[in-house]
Formats: sequence, structure tokens, C-alpha cells
Amino acid sequence: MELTKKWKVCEVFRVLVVDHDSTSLKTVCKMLDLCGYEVVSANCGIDALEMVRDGENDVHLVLTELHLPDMGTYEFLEKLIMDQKTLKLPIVIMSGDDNEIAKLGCLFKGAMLHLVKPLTMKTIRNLWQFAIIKGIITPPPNINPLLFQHKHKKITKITKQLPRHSRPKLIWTQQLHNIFLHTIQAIGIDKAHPKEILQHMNVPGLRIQNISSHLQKFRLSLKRGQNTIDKKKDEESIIEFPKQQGATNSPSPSHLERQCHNRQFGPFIGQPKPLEDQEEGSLNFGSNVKHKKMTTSSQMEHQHQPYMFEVDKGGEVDAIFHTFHDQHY
DNA sequence: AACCTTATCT
DNA sequence: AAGATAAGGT
Repeated sequence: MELTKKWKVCEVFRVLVVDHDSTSLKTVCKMLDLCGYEVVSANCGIDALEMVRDGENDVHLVLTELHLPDMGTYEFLEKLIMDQKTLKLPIVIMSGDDNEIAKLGCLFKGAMLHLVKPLTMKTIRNLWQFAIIKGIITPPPNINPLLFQHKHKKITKITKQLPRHSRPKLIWTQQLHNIFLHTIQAIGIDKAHPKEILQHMNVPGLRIQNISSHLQKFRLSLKRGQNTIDKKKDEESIIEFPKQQGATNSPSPSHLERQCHNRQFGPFIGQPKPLEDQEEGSLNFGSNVKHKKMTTSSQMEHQHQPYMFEVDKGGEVDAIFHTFHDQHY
């Protein structure tokens, strides 16, 4: 009796026991009861099917003898599986057949477990687990599901990390970088995020990590360019335009566009080398790259007009990229 | 959970 | 410097 409460896992856990042998049926029912299960029983397959189908009993698990006189060996099992209503029920078979054929037969027909009679208390008190597996009952609220989730996360993380062989590093050739630049221009510099860029570039084998890393360098170079421009402006004591609202942490679109423009078409936007001259791996983000001034750029440089610093949807950037485009494609 | 950005490492 | 990877954030 003491066992009853100890092993009880949820308020109502109802087991349907099916056995034509009345002694066996009584014994199993008693044991289930001792373990805290609610028990309903049937002594033949037909009755059992009825009980389980009308849904009134709300059975959570079926524990049945394999051999029922009113049905073929696996017939009851098959019928439970066939029926949509009982398909999800966990089914545990018991029988005197202590051999692999019988066990496998049950499993193939859809049972979760085959137990050899006589059953033990230890076994019976564990039966509720099958209902959890099948989703028939949910774990009691005093068991914190997060505990399990956490463990699960760790496991998947580990298995993800294991099969990782080192990849050869990607070299951003001038050509690849050109595609990158065009993509950014097409998407819009403010909306150009790694995934978008990757999809748009459509270069086989290119991974999002490659893009992310490159994008970081790219942005860094823009910032550097902007800083030098700023210094220059300070020296020339040119009127600073008030910073636009909301340009706090990450540079705003207009900010970036301004950088592109003011950098006089620096290395990124500046003259790409012809394909045949390209040196592998010698991409320059820095300011040490020589570049011709283009007519458009020098014109713009002398304008110094406020509107150029506004959110002017990147007319300048467009021009920059177009110039670039004309020369190389 | 996917994706982004920033930091750190080689 | 140029890229990869880790770490941190939404």
C-alpha cells in the first residue's frame, strides 16, 4: 500500500488489461492497482476493442495477453493499430512465449514491448513511461521539462561539433569581391546582410560565414575611410553637419552612403584590376590602394552640400557602382 | 532557432 | 592583413 502513492506519476493513469486466463487477469490487475494505476479489464479481444473504441474509458495504455481465444495471434494487436482512434495507444504484450520470434512479432505488429509472464512489480511500475513516449500523458508539472531540454541541447551541440573537418580558407579574389560589391549595391547597403548577400551572389560553395567575415572587414574599411575623411574635414574646418537622429550604434544607411561617397571611391569601389592581372589573395581593404580619381568623384568631392549627407537613397552609391560596372562588365 | 554582429584567434 | 571561428545578442 505504501507503494501506491510512491509510484504514482499522474492523477489518472488508466490501463486496460486483456487476458482470458482469469487468474492471470486478476493478478495483473491487482499489481497494477498496487502501483497506483487505474485498471479496467476485459477477458476477450472483442470486449477489449469495444472498451477502447467507445472512448468512454479513456485508456492510457493497453496491457494484453498475446493469445486470445476469440482472435488470431496478432489479430487484436493489428486491429488496435489499424484503428485511427487507438493507433496512438501504447500497447504492451504479455505472454509465456520466451523467444525472440514472439517478441519480434509483437514489435513488428506495433507493440512497444513484449513481456514474458509472470510479470513483476518492478516491470509494471515502469509501464507509464510508454505513455509518455507516445504522448498520451504529459509529465506532471512538478517535473521541470527544462531540465531535459537543457540536456538535450547539449547533446545536439556536441554531435554537431564532432564531425567538423577544417576547410580550406577562401580567398577573395578581385573577381569574387566584385560580385560581392555588386550584390551589396543591388540589395542596398543598408539591407545587405549575410544571408541576403549569399543568396544574391549565388556562388557555389560560398558559405554564410565567408560572407559574414568579409562583410565585417568591408564595414571596417568603410569606417576607417570615414574616420580619415572626418579628420580631413576637421583640419579644413568645414562645418559639421548635425548628426542625424537615430544614428547611434550601427551606422545608418545615409551614414554609410556618405562614407562611400566621401572616400573618393576608395579601394572597394575604386578601380578593379582586369581579370588577367589579378593577384590571388591580395585584396586591399585599406587606404594604401592607389586609385584613379574619377570625374564623377572629383566633382562630388567639391560640392560639400548638405543634401549629399542626407538619406538620399544612395544616388551617389548608384553612380559609384555603375561606374564600376561599366568598366568591368 | 535562425540569423546578425562583434570579438577573438590563426 | 585576410580570413575563420567563437561568442554574444535579438
